[in-house]
Amino acid sequence: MKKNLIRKGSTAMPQNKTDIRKKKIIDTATKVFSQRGFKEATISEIAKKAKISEASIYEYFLTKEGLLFSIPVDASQMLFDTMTFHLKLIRGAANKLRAIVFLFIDSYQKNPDFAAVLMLYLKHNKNFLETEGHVAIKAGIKQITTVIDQGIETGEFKKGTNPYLIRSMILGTIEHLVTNWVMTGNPDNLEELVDPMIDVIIQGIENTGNDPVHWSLQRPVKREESSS
Amino acid sequence: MKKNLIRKGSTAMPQNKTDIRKKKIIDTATKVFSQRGFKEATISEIAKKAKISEASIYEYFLTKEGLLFSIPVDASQMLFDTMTFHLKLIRGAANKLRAIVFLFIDSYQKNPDFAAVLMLYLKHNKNFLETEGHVAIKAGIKQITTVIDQGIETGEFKKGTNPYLIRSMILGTIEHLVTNWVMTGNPDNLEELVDPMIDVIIQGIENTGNDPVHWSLQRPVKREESSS
Amino acid sequence: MKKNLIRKGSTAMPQNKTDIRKKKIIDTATKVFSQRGFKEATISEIAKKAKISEASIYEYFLTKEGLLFSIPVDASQMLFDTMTFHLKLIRGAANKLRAIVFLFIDSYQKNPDFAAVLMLYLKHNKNFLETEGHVAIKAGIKQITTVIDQGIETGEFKKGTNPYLIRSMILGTIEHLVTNWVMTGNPDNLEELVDPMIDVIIQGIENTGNDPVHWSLQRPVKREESSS
Amino acid sequence: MKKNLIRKGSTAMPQNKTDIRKKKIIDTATKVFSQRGFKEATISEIAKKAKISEASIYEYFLTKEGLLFSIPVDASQMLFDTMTFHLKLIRGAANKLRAIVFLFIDSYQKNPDFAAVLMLYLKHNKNFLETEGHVAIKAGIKQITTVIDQGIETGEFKKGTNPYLIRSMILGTIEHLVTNWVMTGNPDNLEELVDPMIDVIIQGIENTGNDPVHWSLQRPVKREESSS
DNA sequence: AATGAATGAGCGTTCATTCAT
DNA sequence: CATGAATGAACGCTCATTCAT
Repeated sequence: MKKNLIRKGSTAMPQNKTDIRKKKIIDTATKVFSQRGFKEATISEIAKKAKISEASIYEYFLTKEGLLFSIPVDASQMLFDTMTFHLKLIRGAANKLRAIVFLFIDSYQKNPDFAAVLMLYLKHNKNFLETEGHVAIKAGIKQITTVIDQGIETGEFKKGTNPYLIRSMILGTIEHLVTNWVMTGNPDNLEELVDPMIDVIIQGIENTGNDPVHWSLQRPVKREESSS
Repeated sequence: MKKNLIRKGSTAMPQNKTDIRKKKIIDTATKVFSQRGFKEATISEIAKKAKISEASIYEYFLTKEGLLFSIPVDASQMLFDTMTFHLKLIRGAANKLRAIVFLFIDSYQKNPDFAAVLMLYLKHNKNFLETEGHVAIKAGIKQITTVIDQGIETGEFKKGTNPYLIRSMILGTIEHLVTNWVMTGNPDNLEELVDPMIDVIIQGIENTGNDPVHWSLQRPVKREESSS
Repeated sequence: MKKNLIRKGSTAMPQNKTDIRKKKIIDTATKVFSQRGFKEATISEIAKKAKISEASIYEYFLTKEGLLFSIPVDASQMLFDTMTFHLKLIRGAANKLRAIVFLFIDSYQKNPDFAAVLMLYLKHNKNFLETEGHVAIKAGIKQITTVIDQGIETGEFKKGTNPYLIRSMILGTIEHLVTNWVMTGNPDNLEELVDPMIDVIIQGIENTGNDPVHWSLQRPVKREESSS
Repeated sequence: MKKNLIRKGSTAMPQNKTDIRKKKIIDTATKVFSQRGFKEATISEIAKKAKISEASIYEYFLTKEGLLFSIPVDASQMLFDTMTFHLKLIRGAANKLRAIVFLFIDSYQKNPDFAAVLMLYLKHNKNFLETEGHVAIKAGIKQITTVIDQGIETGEFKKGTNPYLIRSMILGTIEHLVTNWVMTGNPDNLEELVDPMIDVIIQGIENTGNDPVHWSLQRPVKREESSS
């Protein structure tokens, strides 16, 4: 359905002149999109700042949106690789989740412009769903689900845990925090929130052996006590 | 600082012809923005569908973006009022949180176009931060913090609970779920997820009287240091 | 198949401001296209010379090509009407053909820019075939065929006369002469050629009662005398 | 004045690698120009289809228009040679004219792409007038005038015959028929029309010895004056 | 001789917005 | 109050052409 919007090879480890130019375009575009917004940014401005002609940008990317969509491709791939590597060294689903969240947050915090582009212009763009960049991102996200599934299987997490919900809570929280962070000019240290956040999640899903939900509306008897 | 991008009075309960026309514009715009995207949508299209001249739209709203920003004003006010009303009837911070989340989700689920506009075009727009609509939304969000603070005060929630983090987790999860929901064409029933989600959060912050971090195998003691 | 490329009504007898503006655009475009060529001409230039904004041109015409295609609409209609009127007054197919050719040539000679646009940019444009302007032109051309058919029917022209061929000869000659005329800067008086041209055609198709073709290769006997 | 837009030698009988490549470019360009139109066709497309780099095309032709103008050079030369050869074998101006028309039509019918390029993109291009290709074409056309002149001189054609008009009629008819033929996708057999067409012309100009204008009712005597 | 890579120069088209009525 | 008409201001994209190798 969707044509490939990127023209030439990867920029992960740019070796030749072509890849170096391509990377320069992507890096410049990331900055410009982040600072001025995707629609407000112009190819002309990116070209000027990258010291490359506008026409050359169209040599590498078929459209302005194609350029936008190519931004996360390599970054996400690298994050995925890093994640895969680290997860091998960690035991326990809980600790793995913590590592994943930390790596996500750390990656965004180290690349605020990339984080801004991802949170503000990619995550809410329907066209992005069909692109290579999104596939790369999905691979990273998939790791969360996998770890949760493993946690349930090993009995570390409760049997009734809904992996989709937990993944959504983790991703949603990250997205919310990072979005706030990029929209308000990056004042906070996001990494401080990783542990408390994971703590909450884990306590909510860890297998304690006894019925954890003694306060819910559905079990009115026990509820009355704990409710104020 | 807070620019006034709306020209004439409220549309909550349109009485006169002006308010009716204004409401028609907002409703049409909500639909059009939701279906076609903010930038892709044109004033001309909205005018045509609302059977009102383009020039008239500019009688009511100063700019296209002003029209966008006016969309959540009344809806958010109404949600806030409903919330306030319901919260009076509920005891216990946990139950109040559950009610808040339910009301948010319910409101979005009943107005998919509004939800789409909010999640896709307002929540990530820096200019929106300074508007009346955002104030209305913040009022609703403030309720979450208030309830969490109350929960901590009454001892229902753990003392060390970070209200900002918990609020971010709640909002982030809602935003993530609703965004997915609007981007994939509203297939799921979101309300089913309210209880499990709140359950996880509450278990993570409820005051049980004992050390909450009994699940970490790798750093049973060192935890306190590494978490910052 | 083809969308209507013209936006607003006729310019034949411009009454209101809109029609006057539209006519001004068409007249200016005719001049500019004629002098600079269709592809070389720019909307900007037409707008400047017509003292109308570029955007306004797009109010009246959907595309640059649509503007081109709208040039012959009214002119051809008027020519058709004139032709119809005159033909009523003339007896004899031969004389009618002469009148038609004269009116064509006269119309082109009086509007060299229009003639140039028609001959150089419309007659050879495949997209033009599906437009309103082409329909108007075809109506004029149809008259030729009709008159020839009548001539054959009344016995004024030979029975075996191929109307399509004769029409092609008439049109082809006109087109060739007018094209040369516009390409070389309109030096000649084309009307002088109308009579000789029609004379040749008529002599070739008039019904003389005896076999006219005594010289052709196919009848070698008689041929030898007249050849060389 | 006559700019040389071609860089290297003839392609009539390509011997060396250079000429073979050049011919391949011209043949491909003819096809592409014919199918997509001159302006719509791109050098890139021609290069791709000819399996030759764009830069190489510019080794052989100075500009895109120069490439277009070089298309008829060899073809017209060959047609001229063929024509010259055949005319030597034919007696009689009428038969020579027939042969010329037949050779023109036959040549176009056998090379529809070339015919299309000639009729649609060369014949109406003012810049083409100054080129080598046009000179070659003019040589062929000159033959028509020469034959007509000879016919008048030998008394085969009427004394008052206007050679320019007759040539225009012949060329115009051919152009009109071929243009229609290429624009409508080459459905007809054009050769069938050669004889009838020449018959009409010849009858219109052949010397019969008596007053030719016995058919005109309106101006039975005045004819001689009004004809140029 | 041949080409991959780079670009200068341009243009059609879109729309939010204004204004006269 | 309502609107039809007009436009200013941009911008993405294309491609013929050049140049270094």
